[in-house]
Amino acid sequence: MSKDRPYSALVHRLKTAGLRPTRQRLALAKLLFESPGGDDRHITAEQLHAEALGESVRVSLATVYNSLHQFTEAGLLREVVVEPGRSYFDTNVSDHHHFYFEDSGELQDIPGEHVQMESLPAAPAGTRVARVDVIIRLSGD
Amino acid sequence: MSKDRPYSALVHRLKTAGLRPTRQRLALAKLLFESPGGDDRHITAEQLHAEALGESVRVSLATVYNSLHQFTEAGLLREVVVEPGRSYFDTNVSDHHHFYFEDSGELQDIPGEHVQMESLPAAPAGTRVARVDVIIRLSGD
DNA sequence: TCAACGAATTAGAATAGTTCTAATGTGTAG
DNA sequence: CTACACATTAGAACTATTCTAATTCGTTGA
Repeated sequence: MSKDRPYSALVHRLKTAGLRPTRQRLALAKLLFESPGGDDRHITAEQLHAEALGESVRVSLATVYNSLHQFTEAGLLREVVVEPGRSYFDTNVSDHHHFYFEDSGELQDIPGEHVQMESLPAAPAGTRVARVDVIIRLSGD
Repeated sequence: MSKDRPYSALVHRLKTAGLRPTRQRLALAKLLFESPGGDDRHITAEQLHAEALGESVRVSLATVYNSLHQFTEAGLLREVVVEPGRSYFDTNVSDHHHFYFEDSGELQDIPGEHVQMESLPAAPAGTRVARVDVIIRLSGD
């Protein structure tokens, strides 16, 4: 407890997650969580990388991947796979599901109350449910 | 209507789907639908290719991909994406969902009655629901 | 039966997304 | 301030998939 003055919420968030708040991780976290709509973003690694470069944040693609995975492991993000070779990271980690627009490739949260499982089958012996993914795939009318 | 004698169910199935029953497509369809457990197989393109080669069926990987996609479009198969770079083709096209064993990478059908949506949200204007995917991800106890 | 045409197959190159490697740089505990 | 573990990097490598252009095959009609 010494120089904790410019101790932003992001720094705290990273430290709490056991991640050193490096320049790159802070910049990426800022883009992810402090953009408008930051509690409901769906972004790919490439998109985030492009966004960072656009903001003149020097960061390699490898670091973007590393950080996204670390954030995901730490529970700060959630990964949603919609197609082979297209996986999104969602800043909303609460219990909710997704609309996937097959035509545009966009992903959208469904407010949590709207979809509920009527009865989850029991997990087979020796396993536990890590997550339940529900994706409602939409195509043009 | 001339020489329709050795007109196997598979040939019929392909023709009905608008696909010419070529040697390769027939061989792949046979592996997919007439193996033990053929109404509940989960297989990747690479696996099917290997299986075909193992049975001395000469077929290229490109054709395996083509056929799998054509079968899927025709409603004979269903594609299930579980991880970036891992997508399965399911011979069970009825309405049902999946267990995914994260440790082994295996996919397993959940009997249809066991999971039901309590209330599906309405599809946004101008779209229709193409499919609802539910994947229950399991990890070691 | 066979010619001819469109459709299917092929090997291999190309692409996309992601991970790896080994060298360099950085945050932090003491 | 130093030292060391951890993080970052460019670029190569890897995996899954798609594309390309040449070849082969299935079907239709005479």
